[in-house]
Amino acid sequence: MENRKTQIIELALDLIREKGYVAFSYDDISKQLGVTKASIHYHFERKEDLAVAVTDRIHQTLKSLMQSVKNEDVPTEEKIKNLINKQLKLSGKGICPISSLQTDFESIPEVVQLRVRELSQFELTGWMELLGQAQVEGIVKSFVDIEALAYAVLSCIKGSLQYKRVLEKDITPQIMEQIVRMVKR
Amino acid sequence: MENRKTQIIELALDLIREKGYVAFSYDDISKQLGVTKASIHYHFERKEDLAVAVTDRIHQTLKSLMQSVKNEDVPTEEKIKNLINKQLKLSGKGICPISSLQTDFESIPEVVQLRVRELSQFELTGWMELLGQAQVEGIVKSFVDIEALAYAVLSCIKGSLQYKRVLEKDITPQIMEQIVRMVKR
DNA sequence: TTGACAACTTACTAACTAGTAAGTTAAGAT
DNA sequence: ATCTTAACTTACTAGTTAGTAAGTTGTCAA
Repeated sequence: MENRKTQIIELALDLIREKGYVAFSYDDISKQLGVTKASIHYHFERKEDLAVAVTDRIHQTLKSLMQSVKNEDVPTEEKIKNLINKQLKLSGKGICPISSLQTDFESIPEVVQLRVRELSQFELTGWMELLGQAQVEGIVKSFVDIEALAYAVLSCIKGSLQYKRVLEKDITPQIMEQIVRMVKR
Repeated sequence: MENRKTQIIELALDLIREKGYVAFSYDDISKQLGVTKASIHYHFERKEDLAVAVTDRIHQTLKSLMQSVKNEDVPTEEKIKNLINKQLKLSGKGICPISSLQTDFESIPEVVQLRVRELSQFELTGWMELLGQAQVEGIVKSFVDIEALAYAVLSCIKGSLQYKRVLEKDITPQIMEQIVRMVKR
């Protein structure tokens, strides 16, 4: 049952989305799986090992998500909208797990810090490529700083999830519109 | 020494900016002040009492900040830029404390959740007023959804602080430019 | 000088955390 | 039939946390 390992990773990812790295515990996971805490330690000796597995999992998901969007046979503007929607849907009830790990940055082990930094850079670069394409096609004006635009777009996506949870009000469609407005012209 | 109380609040605020609510402890505070943990409990019986005091402190700071910006005798566009800059400078080396508490939302006591919700709404409303003024003056186009714009602006401000810390790269000036581009037209 | 009070300290407790060591079970291969 | 191995369990340790109870010190007013 190589399943258990991925099951644990998936659960840890959910918990990071919900409460962050510091707040979640091996006890949370073991109770939800109906096994003992020690059996989680059997699969992931240390909490940081689990955290690294989670960041790898996020990286992989993000990579295939971006690839699938870029290979779609639709206009670039549609690709952008699709990527936003898919990233928003990924987090479900919680917030973006990368954001969560960024917030806990000073409390996570060094190995995990490194992964989170790489992950953030990877996500950013992916968006810069897509927005760069949009600029070539004239959707984004030529004077616009693509890197800064990518930062802004990502901030809006992550921010909308944050506000959705706290204010119990789904403003993702309106935020989406603002992002589109930001990108076009 | 009614000072001690505010000293503790200020320190807790710093720690929340750095590590969040869950990760900071009474021990952190007592060690930095050179007193015992029990003496922090003397001033704030429970951690949630301290957290409530911190949210009140943030509320007050934000209120006076917004009032001072709104009373400035400069064009509305300048007021917007000034408010962004002041909010960015407030957080220093850490992230926005409201963002931090939003991320820890599911782990904070109910009383604190309520305050964080109110605080988020207060900040948002303040920005909506300023952006509404800009719309009346024609800086912001009439078809733009002011509420959504406020969400986007705030997300960018908070996001830039997050990325600044993780990527060790200050992109606040460029983000600032994106926000201005978003607001104008 | 006494007494009241704020601001502590010392010395705990109860609960929870990550992590470990040693033993158990079930299934599949030789 | 026995061996191996993955996937556990039981039963701990050691450290940290929030929180408490009771006693101490310094200041200031009557």
